[in-house]
Amino acid sequence: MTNTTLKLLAQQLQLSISTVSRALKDHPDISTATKAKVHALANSLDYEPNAYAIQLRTQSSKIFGVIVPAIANLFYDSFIAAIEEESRKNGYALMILQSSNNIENELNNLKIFRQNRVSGVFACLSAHTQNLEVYEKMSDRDIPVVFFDIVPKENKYTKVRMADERCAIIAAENIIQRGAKRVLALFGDPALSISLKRKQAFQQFMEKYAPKTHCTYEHTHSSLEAEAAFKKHLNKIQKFDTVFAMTDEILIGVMKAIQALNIKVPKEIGVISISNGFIPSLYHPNISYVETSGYELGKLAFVQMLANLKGGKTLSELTVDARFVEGGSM
Amino acid sequence: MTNTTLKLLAQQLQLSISTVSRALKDHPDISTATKAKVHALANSLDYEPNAYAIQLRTQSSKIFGVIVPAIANLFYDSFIAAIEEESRKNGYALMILQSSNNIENELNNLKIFRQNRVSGVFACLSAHTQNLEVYEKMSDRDIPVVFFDIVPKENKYTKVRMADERCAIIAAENIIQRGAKRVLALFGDPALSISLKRKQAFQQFMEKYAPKTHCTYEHTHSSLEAEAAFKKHLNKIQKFDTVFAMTDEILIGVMKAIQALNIKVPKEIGVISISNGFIPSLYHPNISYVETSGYELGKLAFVQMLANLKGGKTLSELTVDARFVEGGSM
DNA sequence: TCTAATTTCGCAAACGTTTGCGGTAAATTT
DNA sequence: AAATTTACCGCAAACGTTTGCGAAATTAGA
Repeated sequence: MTNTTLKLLAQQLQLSISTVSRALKDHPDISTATKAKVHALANSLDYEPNAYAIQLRTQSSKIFGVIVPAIANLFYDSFIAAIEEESRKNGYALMILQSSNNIENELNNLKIFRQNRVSGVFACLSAHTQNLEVYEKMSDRDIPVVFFDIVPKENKYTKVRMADERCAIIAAENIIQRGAKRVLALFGDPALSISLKRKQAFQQFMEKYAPKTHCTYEHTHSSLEAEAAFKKHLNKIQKFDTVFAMTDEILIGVMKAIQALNIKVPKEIGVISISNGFIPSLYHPNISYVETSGYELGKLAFVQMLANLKGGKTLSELTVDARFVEGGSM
Repeated sequence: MTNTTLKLLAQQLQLSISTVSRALKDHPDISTATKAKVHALANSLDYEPNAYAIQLRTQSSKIFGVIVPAIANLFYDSFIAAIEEESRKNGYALMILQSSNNIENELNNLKIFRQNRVSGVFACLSAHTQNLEVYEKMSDRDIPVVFFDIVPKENKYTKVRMADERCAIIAAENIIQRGAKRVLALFGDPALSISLKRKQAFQQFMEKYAPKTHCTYEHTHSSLEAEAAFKKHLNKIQKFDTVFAMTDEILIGVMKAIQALNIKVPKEIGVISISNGFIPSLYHPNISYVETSGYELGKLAFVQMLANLKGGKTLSELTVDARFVEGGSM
């Protein structure tokens, strides 16, 4: 079956294409009677406007591009879910591509976005992206880019991210409040700015407000490393009374170790992490965590995108605030 | 900056649009010299063909639509990751929409797909979709549909899914092999055919090959329900020596209960589940599970899509086989 | 040297919309 | 009854490609 077009409708109704087009979108020039007829036929013939013809004519695509390191990731998932919701409400669709933290993929994805003349792109930089030229190229084409989570340093970009330092500080606050004496603080890949930021903030805060508390810091790259690190440090003479996990990945490793060694939480050790909440809810007792909501971030990113689309440039860095969620692990 | 078009290139080179177009795609009609010139200018001006004009002209969009109940789901994630990989290799992009198990959303999403004239759609039915008319509408428009995971019963559709019965049977085999005497088997929403299929297969197999083993069956709709069900049954006089969780969600509930009651796995109770492997790896010891790989399913679905696109109709139901993955919980 | 084949390119239509502008007939005002 | 307004509607161009066909220019064949 061939697709119904305006032309077809026009022929069957003995009207011009323009009249049909206007009737379909309630243009005041068209009489109510004609509109009714047109709508009726359009419905019965299942008319669907051709998005490509529209875009060609109007030069706007109603599609957003999204680049994430990986789709299969709890944080990005919820981010995507959020902008998907908002997009649908606003008549946009999403084109989602993953970079797999690979710069070449990132470039390719952006190319696809350009060729599809997306209305805007949400981009999370892949881990080691240095060259932002490609993104400049998007801006040159008047395609707004909203960076999220992993964002460039320069101020000239629009970016939204979690309040990384705040997260770490909130965690530190709660650790101090617990009266911790010895804490093991596990952070992620030191090559990522987010790891460094969090560690710095955490460390400074602890040294300032709880100088007597003994902190051990370690960077790990995976759950396995985190698990190993935990076990290693626990075997020493001095035991820790609190452990802080900077990411879900790390928390997973820590919890495996804790289960393996049959350590009681929170009696023998307190656990706190930074997370969007899913992983912490998997354990008993639930792990207390500082919430970083990909969902919230997505909502915020979308607002920024819309602002960018309407009122020209809104260059700024917005952060979504963090909050402490009480589990039973502290 | 305005986008570079064929027309622009043609003007600058004093050539016709058609020549430029052909030169860009290595048409034999064009001389090598001209091709070189065209390519050079195209590069320096960052020419990107307008995908919309191409689609309008060629009537094919190089975009696949994907409908999943939720993006933020481990299984669908890996499915999406798989078809995204394949799509990119084959020059396609993905448009991903979530139905949130809501029929209205599902309809809306399909509409967007039609309007964007996608080349094909990968669809996972929302939980209670009965009316497949909409999907017929896609076929009427020669848009192939590959159903995955939750698929319609009728044979006339192309579908790929996990070998649901096999999964349950493999689980049953291992439970029998363990010498289980009393098992608690927890299944999902009985409104879903997948729950019934798995339960039926499981039950039949157990009754046939281990008639003396006492099995208790229960359906739950969430982690919380699963947790409650586990606790309820455990409080009775007779204790279970093995528990079977049909999904990750159920497993999560079960494990929370197990941690809360400080039950030793596998000494006091054996645990086995059906999963893609992530959740089972979160615990110590790792939970043994029957693997259902969304990734594998995605690969398979893509093959089906390609076949559908090329050789007309390939109506069939393919299943990806399951395998047992040994953790330490049995 | 003249015709025939070949190489290289341009013309123009088409894909399905949107929209400025102009036109006709009816309704309203003088 | 003539002049003006109003209500409806159609013409045609444009968006950026692709592609069948024909034409000019070049080369080969005799």
